Formats: sequence, C-alpha cells, structure tokens
Amino acid sequence: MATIKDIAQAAKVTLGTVSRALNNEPGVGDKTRERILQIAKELNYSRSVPAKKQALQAEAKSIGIIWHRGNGLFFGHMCNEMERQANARGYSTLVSIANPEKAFQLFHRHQVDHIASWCLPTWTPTYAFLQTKEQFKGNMLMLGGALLDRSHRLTIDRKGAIYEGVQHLAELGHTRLAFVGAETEKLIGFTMGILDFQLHYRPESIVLTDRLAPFPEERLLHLLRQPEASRPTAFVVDSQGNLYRFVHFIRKHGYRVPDDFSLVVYDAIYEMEFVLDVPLTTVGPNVESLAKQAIGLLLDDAPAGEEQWRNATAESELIARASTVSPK
DNA sequence: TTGAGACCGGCTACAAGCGT
DNA sequence: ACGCTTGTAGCCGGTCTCAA
Repeated sequence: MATIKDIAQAAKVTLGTVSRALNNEPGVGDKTRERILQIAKELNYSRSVPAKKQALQAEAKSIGIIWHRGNGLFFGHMCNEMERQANARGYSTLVSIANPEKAFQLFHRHQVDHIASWCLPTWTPTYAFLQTKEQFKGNMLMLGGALLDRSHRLTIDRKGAIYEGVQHLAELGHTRLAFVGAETEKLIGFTMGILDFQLHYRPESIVLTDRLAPFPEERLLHLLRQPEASRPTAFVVDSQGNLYRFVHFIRKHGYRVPDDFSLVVYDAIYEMEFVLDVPLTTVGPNVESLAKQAIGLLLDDAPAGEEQWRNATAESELIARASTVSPK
C-alpha cells in the first residue's frame, strides 16, 4: 500500500507538500500539485484511516454499524437514517455486512468510536467476538433483540406490533384471521391478539413459512377455498420477505386486496404504499425514531441515577391504509 | 522482565527560500 | 518588502525492537 512518503519520494518533495496537495489546501504550486496527484493515482494511493485519525487527534468520530447479511429495504432505510442522525451529531458511520466477529475486529482495528450491532434475539456471541469486545473502549449497542453484557440494548416490540395489527383488524369487525410467517415472537403476538379480542382460533389459519423452503401456496389455497363462513377475511404477514412471496401468490391466483381479504404487514417502510395497487396497512417501528433512539443510546450519557447500560424498547406504530377494510 | 526509544502515517505550525 | 511556495519539526497512541 503506497503512503504519502512514497509519493513524496517519487515527486521529489516533502511530506508536508504532499499532504497539502492531497487535501486540496493552498500553499502548493499548480504544477507540483498536479504532479503529486498524478503520482498518487499511479501508485494507487489510498489514505490510512487509523493514521489520519491519530493525526487529527480523534476528531474524526465514527460509529460502526454491524448488520450481518444486511439486505432488504428496512436495512437500507435504517442505515441511511442512522447515518443522518449520526451526522447531525458530528459522527460518520461505517457499515459492515460481514459476520459480527469479523465486523467487530475490523471496526476495532479502524478505531471506530462506538458500535451498533443488529442481531436477532437468537444470536449468541462467539469467543472471538467477546475477546475483541474486551478490548473495545467505545459504547456498544445491541439492536434487534440480542443480549450482550456491558452493552446498551434496543429491542423492537415485534410481538406488540403484530398484536396491534390484530387489534386493528378486530376493530374493523374481522373475526377470522390468518397468519403468514415464521414461528417467532410475532406469532405469539398474533395468537395473543386472537385470544384477547375473542376471535376464532383455527390452527390451520397459521401458515408457517421458512425462508429456505418453497412458499406454502397449497396451504394458502386450501384456506382460501373453504366455504365463506370459515374462510379468513384478513391476513397478517410477518415480514417484507414473506410479503413479496405472498404478493406473488396473490397475483398468480387472481386474488384482490381488500376485495377478497384485508392485509396487514409487518415493516413500516414507505415502499409498502406501492407494493400492491392499494397501499398496505403496516405495523412496526418507525425507522426515523428507531434510528434516533439508537444513536441517542450510543452517544448520550445515561441520566443520573440510571445504570450505565440501558435497555430500551422501540415503540411500534400502526399505519392504517387502504389494504384493510371492514369485512363484507 | 522491564523500560527506553524508535517507528508508523498523516497533519499542523512555523521557518525558510524564491521571484517579483 | 511582500506574497507565494516549499521544507522541517513535532505531535498523536500503539507497537516493535533492543539493551539493561
């Protein structure tokens, strides 16, 4: 890796001149600057982040975001919003989609000030992860539900969000609901809603999905081809990933929302207005407030009297749109 | 084993050189 | 004398080397 020393040698100038030229600062002749930039290009020069940071006496503050296999629209929105919130407070963000151990080591090496890690409640830290964490001096925030000692934690009330969706459907007058999704806390929220609002509970109305398995189309068709009196009038879909597969199913078999059934989906992102012809009713945390809360936990000191490591829950919100109407 | 000193890369403040 | 350009020294914190 070329350094400014190599450039200085090649350009027959000193380090200070190279530094000024590369940083587009005054005090360098045009021809010298041009020569330096040309040599830097030829040597494929790139800045050393830790060294620059050292030189700037830790003024280049940054937050590392670990999001293993980050994909989907929610990931994109969250990263953008966290960057925006961090930026407003004088921080930059770096995002890694590598596995948490690798990402943590990378951020530690690059001297990131604080780290937010998106991990599901099922995640458990490895020895390598804990080893690196021992050496890390910044604040740590676990997002998404995973537990970690000496870290802030911001959980999402997924159970409560789905429960709220069920409540919304019950208030519209639906009594036969179906759930499409994985066997997670969201399903618990669905079942609790069915129980609390005294709706019809039928085990076959819970259509479990698996990301790696084919979409259970036959089970859904079986449900929808039942006599009208027992057919579900509303569906709750537990994630964006399942929604796309569900929408594919709807189109393939000619079903219409909300004419044939109402639809509530988990993930409050604005694209949900455009997935189908009708805007979808969503439940889930508001991305902007979730990101604000996350950055706040990382950067704010705990109020007096509170313990240093805080455990917060992000509120979810229901946005009722045209995909949910009262049953006929 | 311990401590001192050199080194790493990049930036900044200040000094020096040069042309007009 | 002045302004622009270039050079030098010192700084940062962690790591490595080497001598005591």
